[in-house]
Amino acid sequence: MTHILGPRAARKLQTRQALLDAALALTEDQTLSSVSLREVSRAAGIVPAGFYRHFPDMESLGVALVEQSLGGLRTAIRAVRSGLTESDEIARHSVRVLAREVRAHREQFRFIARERYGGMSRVRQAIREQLRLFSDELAADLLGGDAAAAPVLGRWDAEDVRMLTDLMVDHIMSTAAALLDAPAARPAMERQIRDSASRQLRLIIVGARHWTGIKHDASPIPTTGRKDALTPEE
Amino acid sequence: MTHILGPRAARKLQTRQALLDAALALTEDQTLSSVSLREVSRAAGIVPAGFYRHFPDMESLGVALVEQSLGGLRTAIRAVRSGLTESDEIARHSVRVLAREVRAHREQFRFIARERYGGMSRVRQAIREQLRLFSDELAADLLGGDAAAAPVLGRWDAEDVRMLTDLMVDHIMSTAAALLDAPAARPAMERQIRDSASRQLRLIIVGARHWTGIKHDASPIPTTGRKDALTPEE
DNA sequence: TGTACATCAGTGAACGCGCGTTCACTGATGTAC
DNA sequence: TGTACATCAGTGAACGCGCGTTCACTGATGTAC
Repeated sequence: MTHILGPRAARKLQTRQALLDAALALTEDQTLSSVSLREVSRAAGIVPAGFYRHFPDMESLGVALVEQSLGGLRTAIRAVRSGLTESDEIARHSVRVLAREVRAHREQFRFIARERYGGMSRVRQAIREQLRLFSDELAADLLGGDAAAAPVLGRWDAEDVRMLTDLMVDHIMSTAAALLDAPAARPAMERQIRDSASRQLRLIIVGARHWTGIKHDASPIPTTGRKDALTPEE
Repeated sequence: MTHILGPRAARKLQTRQALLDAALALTEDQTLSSVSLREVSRAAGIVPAGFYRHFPDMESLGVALVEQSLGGLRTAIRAVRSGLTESDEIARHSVRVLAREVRAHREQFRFIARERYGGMSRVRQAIREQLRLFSDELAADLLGGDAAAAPVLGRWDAEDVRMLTDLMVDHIMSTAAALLDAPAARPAMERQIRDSASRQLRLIIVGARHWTGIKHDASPIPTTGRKDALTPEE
């Protein structure tokens, strides 16, 4: 079934990849939508008209780039995720792994952070879909046989599990964005971001440990009458 | 001290505001950096050269727009924040208020969500500063005399308080962005986003109620040796 | 294997267009006396 | 109050430039026989 590519097809793929790489590099400090088709073609070493042999427009290239980038980050995020079950210092460890992965895939994380809310609509949609897949994978992992979390989460609503994994994925992306914004020249700032992110993740885990689900009554739950926010229950 | 403006200065301010309004409207479905100086000027009813009487370039207009937009959202977010102490159904109520505010200030929320990670660097920086101010205000509120949360948070690290309020501000912005992406034609989707956001905020609050701080030892904390993530402690 | 034709990735030139910026200007408003 | 001059928000024309897209093309690779 594996059809070996002829020289022509192989070179075409190479050029396509050059276009994707060029686009990723050019979005270092601007949105994809403000990178021109001509810039990308130039950087990839072809003439502007040649671009159309690969993509009908820049937005389509963007969608392809999302899929390739987030595909590549699958491993990165899986690494972070595995941290969730490996250690007692879960949060700190996970954030450490995330920081390492962000350093190793800087351009991809930057691209996704940039385009997630700021990009063209099909690009945003592609990112949303991919992140939903991550959230699903994370849920499957936490519920799966291996994970020590399974006994707890196993008793949860499907919707509660999803909201937890969504929150974690969001937290991963926010933390990545914050790490990317820290100037390389200021390691102290990076340490502080990591410290804060660790605490936040730890708080989320504490919240999950003590989660009790939500009543779905239409009417308000009868209360003790105390109007307090964070007051402990004891 | 309040100097009444002459007709000239008043009209200048009016034009400046027209430029800001035009920019906000034009970023409905594109980044500010892909809106042209000529488009904004046209929409504001002046000739392109006139733009320079107000701003040296589009990036500076962006910074001004951040300040004005997030200034306006101060009230919106304060409303959300006050929800945190008013009700026993804290989370649900806060998210309801947020959804209302997002509907009332759609353009501003959209602009901030777009530019927060995707915008020009000075614009991103301006947003970061403003959100830090929000986080400070929220911390002051939670610690302040009125808030029922004060007795709990009063015993926290300054850094723990900051990480909590940062997490809440992040959650507000993520939720706002999600609400903005839900098509107006699909109220069911909006309800689902609100439901999920409520659960997440509730989880954060549960986490805060059970928060115990973090040891700052350089060496790893001795553990029971159990390799579990979300397993309850009992 | 050799030949004749088809395919198609990349070329190079051309197009009309909107862009940011400059400049000298106009005329209403502001200021000094 | 009236006059003479200064200020300056907005004008209108002009500039050179990079843009996206089109088109007929070339020549290496692929395919059928």
